Amino acid sequence: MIKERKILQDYISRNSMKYTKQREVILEVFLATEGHVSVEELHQKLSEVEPSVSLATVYRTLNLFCKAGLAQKRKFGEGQTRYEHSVDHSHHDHLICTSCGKIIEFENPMIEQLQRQVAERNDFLVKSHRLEMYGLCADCRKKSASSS
Amino acid sequence: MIKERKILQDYISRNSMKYTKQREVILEVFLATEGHVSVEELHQKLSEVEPSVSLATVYRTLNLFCKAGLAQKRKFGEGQTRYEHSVDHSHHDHLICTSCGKIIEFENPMIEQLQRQVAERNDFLVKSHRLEMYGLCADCRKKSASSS
DNA sequence: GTGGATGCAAACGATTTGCAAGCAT
DNA sequence: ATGCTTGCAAATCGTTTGCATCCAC
Repeated sequence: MIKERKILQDYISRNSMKYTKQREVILEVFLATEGHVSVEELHQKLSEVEPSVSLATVYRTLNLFCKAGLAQKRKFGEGQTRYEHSVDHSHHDHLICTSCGKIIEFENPMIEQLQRQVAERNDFLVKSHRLEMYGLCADCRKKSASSS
Repeated sequence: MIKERKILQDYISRNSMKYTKQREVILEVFLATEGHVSVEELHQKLSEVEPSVSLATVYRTLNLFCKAGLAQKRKFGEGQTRYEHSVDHSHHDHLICTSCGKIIEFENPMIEQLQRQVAERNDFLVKSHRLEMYGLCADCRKKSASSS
């Protein structure tokens, strides 16, 4: 918990920015949130703690977190951008349930290996990649099976 | 070339829609376009042939093409949606050059196989998936190497 | 002639930005 | 005090939609 605050404070002073109340509270709420939050959702949760924080500030602050290495932007299928923690969070890909919205993370070194191979064959230098599978999670499969 | 028109006409009559001049010309330009077009780009090209076609109609028509099975929507990293041909075009994934915007397609059955395995392990039913690698293509690698 | 299609402009949702006021340093 | 930050509202971008008109059937 303290580690992330340190990272943020470091980044902030390194860039002659200011450590404000808003940044503090947004960081807290962000860290307390599991998984992949949208700006809207975070602003929602935030409003229970500190209702005066504006949406614009949440946008600005999440972008700051990305630059500081605390968060990572992810754009899934449709709609809004989501942010996930990036401290102590190694690379992974996602299974996304199109019914309930659940996001399952996974890692697969074999796939990564094959990706590198494909890139090499195309004389392509990979900087980042994304692998997402969309479909139904176990729970939703059960539900749709029982309703039929 | 004729095949796609047939598919469109079929879809249109099956759904008691109308085969208009606009749909005809948009289809032609779309088919004559390689790779992954954005609506804006298509509208641009279109304006050289038939300047009166509105952006809104291009949007509406590309969505129609998707429903008819002629095109497929793809949302890459940022910005706008792109559309690719889907007739005689089997499943594939993409390498996207972040410098010049080039998009290279590839297929890799081994990766698909491993993906299926991951899904299974998570008791997840995959409906669709996407794999994209972002980086520098061969040409842009050369350029950046020579400029340094 | 009738209902679907079009062009236009307005509406949209997500995100960004300009600006005057506010607060951390 | 200085200047980075904030909240607000307006602006932006890509896309969709309402509506009067138009055209394929």
